[in-house]
Amino acid sequence: MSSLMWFRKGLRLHDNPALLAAIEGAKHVYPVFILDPYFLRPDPTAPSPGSTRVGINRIQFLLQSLQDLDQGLQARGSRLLLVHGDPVEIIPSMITQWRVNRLCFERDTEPYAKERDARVKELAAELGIKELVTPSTHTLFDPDETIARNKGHVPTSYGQFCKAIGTPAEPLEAPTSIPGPDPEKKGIPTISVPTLTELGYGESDQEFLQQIVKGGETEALARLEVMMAKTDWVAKFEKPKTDPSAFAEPATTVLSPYLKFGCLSPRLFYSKLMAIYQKKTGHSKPPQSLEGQLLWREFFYTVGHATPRFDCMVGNSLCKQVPWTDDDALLAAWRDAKTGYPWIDAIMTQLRQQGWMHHLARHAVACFLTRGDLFVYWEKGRDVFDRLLIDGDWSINNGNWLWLSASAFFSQYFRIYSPITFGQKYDKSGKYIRRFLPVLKDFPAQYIYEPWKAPLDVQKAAKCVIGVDYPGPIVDHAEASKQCKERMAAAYALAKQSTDLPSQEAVEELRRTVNPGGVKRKEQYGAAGSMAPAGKKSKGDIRKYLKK
DNA sequence: TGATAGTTGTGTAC
DNA sequence: GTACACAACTATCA
Repeated sequence: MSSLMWFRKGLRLHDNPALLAAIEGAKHVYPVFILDPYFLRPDPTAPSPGSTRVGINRIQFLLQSLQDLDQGLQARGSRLLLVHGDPVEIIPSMITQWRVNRLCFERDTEPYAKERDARVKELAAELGIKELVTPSTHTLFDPDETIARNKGHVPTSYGQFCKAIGTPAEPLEAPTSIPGPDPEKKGIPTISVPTLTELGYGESDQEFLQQIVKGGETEALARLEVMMAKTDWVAKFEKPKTDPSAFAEPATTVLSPYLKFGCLSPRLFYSKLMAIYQKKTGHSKPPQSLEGQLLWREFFYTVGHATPRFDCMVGNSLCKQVPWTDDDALLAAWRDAKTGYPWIDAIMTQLRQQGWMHHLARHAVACFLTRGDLFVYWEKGRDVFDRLLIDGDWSINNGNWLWLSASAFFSQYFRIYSPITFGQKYDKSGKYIRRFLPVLKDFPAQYIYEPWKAPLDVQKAAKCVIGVDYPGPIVDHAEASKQCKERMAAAYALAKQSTDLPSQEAVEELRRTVNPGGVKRKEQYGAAGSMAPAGKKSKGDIRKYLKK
C-alpha cells in the first residue's frame, strides 16, 4: 500500500485522521503540499505588499507553517514534498508516477475547494485509487451531519445551530513515525519551502510585515498552552468585554490564524476548554465564552457550506438586497486608512501592518464602510479583509460581513458604532491611535479622536495640520449615519413586500430614490459622489417602501 | 397574536 | 456602574 497525503489546510500532525489513515498499513506515504505561484507572486499593482490575492503577512505565516510541518515530518522519518502547480494536474500525475493506491486529504467545504476536490476525486477514481479518505476535521462537526440533525434544514441562527449539534469527538495523538516516500520513485521535482526574499519580496515591504504570531503547529501548540494556563481568564472569558484597543498584549487568544490553516485542531482546543470548565464553577457560556467563539466558527462554516452564493448579495437567499454605493474612492480611502477618522484609520493600519485586529475593531471598520457611514458594498470590504487578514477565512469572513452590514443574521441596523466614541470608551488617551498613526501622536487626548476640531494652533503644536498632514473626516458621521439608516429602512421595507428576494430592478429603483448619487463626501474629498441633499424630493419615494 | 430575546450601540440621567 | 429612551428588526415561543 502506498498513500498520498495531500495537505491543504490541516497543516498539523496532531489530531489528523487523514494522516493516520495514510499511514495505516502503508509501506510508503507521500506527504504533499502544492503551492500555486499565482497566490504567492508579488503584485506591484496591489494596494499593499503581497500577491494579488494574499497579503505579505499571511504568505509569511503559510511559509512558516510549511517549514514547521516539514520539520515535524522529518522528525518522524519522512519529509514534506513541496511542488508548484495546479493540483488538478499534479495529484493525478503523482498517483501514476508513484503508483499510489490510497489518497487522503482533509475535507474542505469552501466553494472553490469543493469544485477542485470533486475534479481530483473523479480523476483519482479513473486512475484506480482503491481508497479515498476525506474526513471532516477542519471543524468540530461535519456540517452535513449538523444539518441532518436539524431535520435537514440549514440552521440560520446561532441558537438553532447550538440546539442541533452534538458533542465533538476527542482529538487524536500525532503519529510517532511515518513511512517515508520510496526513494526509487522520482519524476516529480520538489522544492524546499521558499523564503519571502526568494518569492521576490524586499526590504521596502518590512513596514507591512509586523508579525504578531509566527506560523506553524509548534507555535500553535505553544500558544494554546500559554492561553490555557490562564485558567481563571479562560473560565471568565466574555468576548464583548475584551478590549479592542489592546495592542501590546492582545485581549483575545490570537489562535484564529492557527485554526484557519489547521495548525491547531479545533477538537484539541475544545477538549482543553472542557477540562478547564469542569474545574471551574460558574464559567462563562456560549455565545460569549471561548467555547462560544469556537461554535460561532462552526455556525458560519455550516451556513456557508449549505447556502448557495453565500459570498454574494445578489442571488443569496439569506442576504438583504440593499442599494449600496459603488464608489471606489470611498473604498480606497477606507482601505488605505485615509478616512480622517483616527479610530478607523488606526484599525485599518493595524490590519495592513499586522494582518490582525481585535474582533470589535473589525466590527467598527466594517460598520463604518457599510451600513454606518460610507454605504459601500459589504463584498468590497470582505475582499480587503480576505486579502489582508492572517486568519482570513472564507466562511467566517463572509458570515461576519453579512452580519455587520445587517444583510443576514443581524437586523438591528439602527445600532451603529460611532467612529469617535466607541474607541474612546476603551482608550481615553488614544494610545492605540498614537501607535498606529504616529502622525497624530502629539495631539492632546481631548482631540485625538476628532483632530479636525482642534484649533489651528493646537494642530501646529502637534506638528500635524488637518487637511495637510492628515485628512479631514471623509463624511460627517451624524449626517451619514442618518442617511444610512433611512436607506436601510427602505431596503428592509422592500424585503417585507414579498417572501422572495426583491428583483434587482426593484433594488435599482431603490438606489435611484433613496441613494441618488451615492454618498456625500466632505469638500476636501472632492465632489464625486455628491448627492442631492437627503432632501424633500426623495422622501415621498422612501415612504412607498416604508408602508407596512 | 403578543411578548421576549438577541454575542459586542449611543447618549443622557442618576 | 446601571437604566432607559431612542427607533424599531426578526425569530421564537407561549
